[in-house]
Amino acid sequence: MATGILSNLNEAQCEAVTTAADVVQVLAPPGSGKTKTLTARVAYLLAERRLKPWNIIVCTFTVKAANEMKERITKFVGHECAKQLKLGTFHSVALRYLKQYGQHIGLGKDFGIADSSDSKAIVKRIIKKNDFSGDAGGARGRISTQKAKGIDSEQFWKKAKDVEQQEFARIYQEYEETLKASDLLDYDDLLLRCCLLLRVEPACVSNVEALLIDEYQDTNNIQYDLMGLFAQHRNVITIVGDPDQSIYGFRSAEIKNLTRMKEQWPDTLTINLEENYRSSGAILHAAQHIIEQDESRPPKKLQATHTYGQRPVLRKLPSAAAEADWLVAEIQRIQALSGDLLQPNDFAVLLRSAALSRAIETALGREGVPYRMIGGMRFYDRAEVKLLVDYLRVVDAPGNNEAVERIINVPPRRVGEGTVKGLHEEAQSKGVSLWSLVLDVVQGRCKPTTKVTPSTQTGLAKFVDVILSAQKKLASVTAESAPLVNLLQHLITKLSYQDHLKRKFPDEYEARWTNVEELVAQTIEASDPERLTAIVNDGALPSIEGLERRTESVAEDALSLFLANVTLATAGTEKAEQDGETAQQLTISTIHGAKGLEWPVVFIPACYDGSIPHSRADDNDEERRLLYVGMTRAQALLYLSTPLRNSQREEASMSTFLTQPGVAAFFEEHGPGIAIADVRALAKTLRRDCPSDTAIAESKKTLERDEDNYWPLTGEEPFEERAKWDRSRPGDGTWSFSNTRPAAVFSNATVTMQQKQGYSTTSATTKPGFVSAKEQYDDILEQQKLKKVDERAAQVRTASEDKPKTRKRQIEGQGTIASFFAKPPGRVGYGPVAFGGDNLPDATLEDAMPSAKRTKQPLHELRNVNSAPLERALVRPLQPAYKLPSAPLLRPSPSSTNMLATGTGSAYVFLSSSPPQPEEAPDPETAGAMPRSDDVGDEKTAVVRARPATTFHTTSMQIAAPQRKTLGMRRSLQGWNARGGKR
DNA sequence: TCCCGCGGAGTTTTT
DNA sequence: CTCCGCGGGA
Repeated sequence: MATGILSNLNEAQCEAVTTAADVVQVLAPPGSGKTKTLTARVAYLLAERRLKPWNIIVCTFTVKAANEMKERITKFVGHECAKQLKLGTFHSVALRYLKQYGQHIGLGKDFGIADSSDSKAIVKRIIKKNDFSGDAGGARGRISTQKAKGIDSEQFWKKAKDVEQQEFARIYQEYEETLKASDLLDYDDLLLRCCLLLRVEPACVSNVEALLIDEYQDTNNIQYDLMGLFAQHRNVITIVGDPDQSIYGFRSAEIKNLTRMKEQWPDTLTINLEENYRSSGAILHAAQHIIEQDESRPPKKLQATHTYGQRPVLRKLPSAAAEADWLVAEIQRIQALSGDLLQPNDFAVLLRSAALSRAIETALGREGVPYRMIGGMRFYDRAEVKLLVDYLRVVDAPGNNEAVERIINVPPRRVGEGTVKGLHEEAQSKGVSLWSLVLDVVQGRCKPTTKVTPSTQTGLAKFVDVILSAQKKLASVTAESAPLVNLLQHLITKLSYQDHLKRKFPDEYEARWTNVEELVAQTIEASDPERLTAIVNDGALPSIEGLERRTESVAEDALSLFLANVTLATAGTEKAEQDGETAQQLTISTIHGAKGLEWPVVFIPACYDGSIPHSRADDNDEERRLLYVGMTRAQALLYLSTPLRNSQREEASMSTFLTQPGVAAFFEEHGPGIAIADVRALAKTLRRDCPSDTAIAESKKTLERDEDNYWPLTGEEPFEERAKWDRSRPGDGTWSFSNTRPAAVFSNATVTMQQKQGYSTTSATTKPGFVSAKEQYDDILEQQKLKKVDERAAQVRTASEDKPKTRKRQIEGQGTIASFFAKPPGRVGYGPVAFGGDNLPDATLEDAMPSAKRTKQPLHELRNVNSAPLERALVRPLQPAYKLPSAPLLRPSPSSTNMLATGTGSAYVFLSSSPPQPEEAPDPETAGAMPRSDDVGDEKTAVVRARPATTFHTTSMQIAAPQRKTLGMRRSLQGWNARGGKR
């Protein structure tokens, strides 16, 4: 067994896995097999040291990491064994202890967990009530920081120096009181109370034989304490981490915990992993260079094991929309040039903040590239789902004032804000929960001081009835009768929830309903008696002699268990991945969300000051590490880019991290050419079969443009020069060009739609009037590029003195595509190359840009005299509707079946801001018959284009077609279906 | 009088 | 999308 565990491990990894030392720190840079080592160590402890799985605690920071860890351990030791490990996020492990032993610190059994919206709502109310200034989010964060430091509200109050601090102390204090009144624990409390518990009652963890922690650099002080407490009996601890990847400072992570650990356990063994198995040398060097800008950082070795590969790309583009267009075009180009060796699954777009995804989602949607968004809003946070969950929470624990407040008037019951506020305050002063006050009012036991109009009174009565009947339902039900589903169904009926959604979201109703069905499906799953028992039993901590513990009764606690999981889980996303036939999807994620993951091709757009480093970040070193983490997610190709204007159209300048001296030498200015040899190398790196030469040639044919040469390298608009030229010579028939650079004038979406249209429509109407202009434009383009090349040559010369000649020759050697691809392998190459001397750009664009290519400039973008009818035809119907994924339901509702059958999906799409609609809705026939990019790519590349994107991401969910939706939507849907887009 | 619906301004990262 | 303020309606 041990040999199985140790095979595929290098020496350092083996040492880390098998060491007899009790306390082990494994310092593992990106891609060095950190998780692999940790999972192998768990397997080793089980197999060789004969530890029992239920005596091992494994803590991670994110749910995703926990799931992955579990999966990987399962592969080693099997499901039976793996599921008995106490493995989860710090918070979920802490929760488990509190549920079972909470009574030792006077904690009731039925506490709920306050999620961020609860917390924020509480803080907000306190601020408002006391007429304080400042924003709720900020105060909430501050509370969290204090808690993470272990400073409670009393302590803070004593320390408070000025008025401002006293004000905050007051908020903190009231916040704690409110939580207590609602019997809620917030995220920090879970950890704090668990610490308290383990101090008061160390016996709880007397069984623990080993503790393992992933991503240790993200521990905060409380988690550090928790670590010591979990391991207090045997002190067997293995941690893995990397200070360079510490990106949770905002959550009070303390890198110092690494040294602190060594001080507390002086015989800690430190093992450094130094070999990177993920990224190409070029990517690694670039990332390393960036991270080394931090001079306070101790130097560290990082050894590439792959070949040098393609240099990463650092690209400038005029606007966020252009950046998105370029990005999508690059994806398509790379995919085609690789002969579809690279599929959507292989691409990831990593963002500093989730909000940046809009332009990219728009562009992906337009091109029909399927994607999923990780991070962003979670399934359980979607309004329609959250509301039902809140109902469940109230049924489970009516003391939860926050949840009561959110649902009391939804669906509308004529119980307005004022009434609720009044009642809430009244309840508070009486020392009872909002719910019990309302109950008393409705049942006539109490006359509220708050004014309650008759209609409001009826509304309250309705609300009370819903909750009471649901509670009755729950009580009357046994585990066998699927308590959760029944309860949920009951609520849905009682609330006429379907009607409510129809009324509230007339246009996206179907998708909203699908989400509700998904929730139902999840409760069905969670209601399965067998599964339920399994969850309760596996989750249970082993019983410890002489220690009282609370046990869960399956039927009774199904609900509260389910709710706890909902609050702590990012759930929803992993699921579809498992049960789907692994549909190809590109990934969009925040960099934080991408930690620990890897992809062959990674894009990091929006690398401008204000984004990375973020304008509100107070630790630039952390922001730099964030960029480092993002960059090191890439295996073979890495693209960084920045728009020169951000999404608000303000000027943006490239991230300081990327403008430091010397950085440029590590990057290309444009996307790489991919020769067949490169595809082979790529296939080897990714351990895949290489497509045949003919297949590559075939898929290449589908490209309009096989070079990254549409957008000028300067970051200017492709038409800018021409517009200037035009202005200087007005009235020569090209006057209309002043209209042609619409980015600043028209909305991005419209522009790019037109551009895309022009991009792929070579056949349509090339009006004679354009020709001369086009030719002149071509000239300008040519000159501009040459100029750029010269500049770069100069740059290169200063950067490294040798070989300026070579590059000159390249410019002169105006070649064909063939000559471009025939470059010696060392240049495009995968051979290991010393990076210092090879910072010459590869062949210039001109080399591979036969003028024929440029006949495909987006002529149709130009608005000219004749454009009216043309323009209408060019307006592409908006994005098809994208059905949200839903788990197979036991009983699919008529509506969802219907939806699937017609392939209509719903309008509940991925956009967060609707692209402006053309004045006239597109004529369906024109739309359908319109020449489109798919025409060229209906075979190989159709794989990408054909499938509608799905997304779990809701922050941004909205209607694609704005206000006058239905018609426009239907039409575009038909258009989409007619194209065979939906399968 | 209070509530609903409408239109305008703004958005870090996670449990 | 969410949070705010305003005007028409029960």
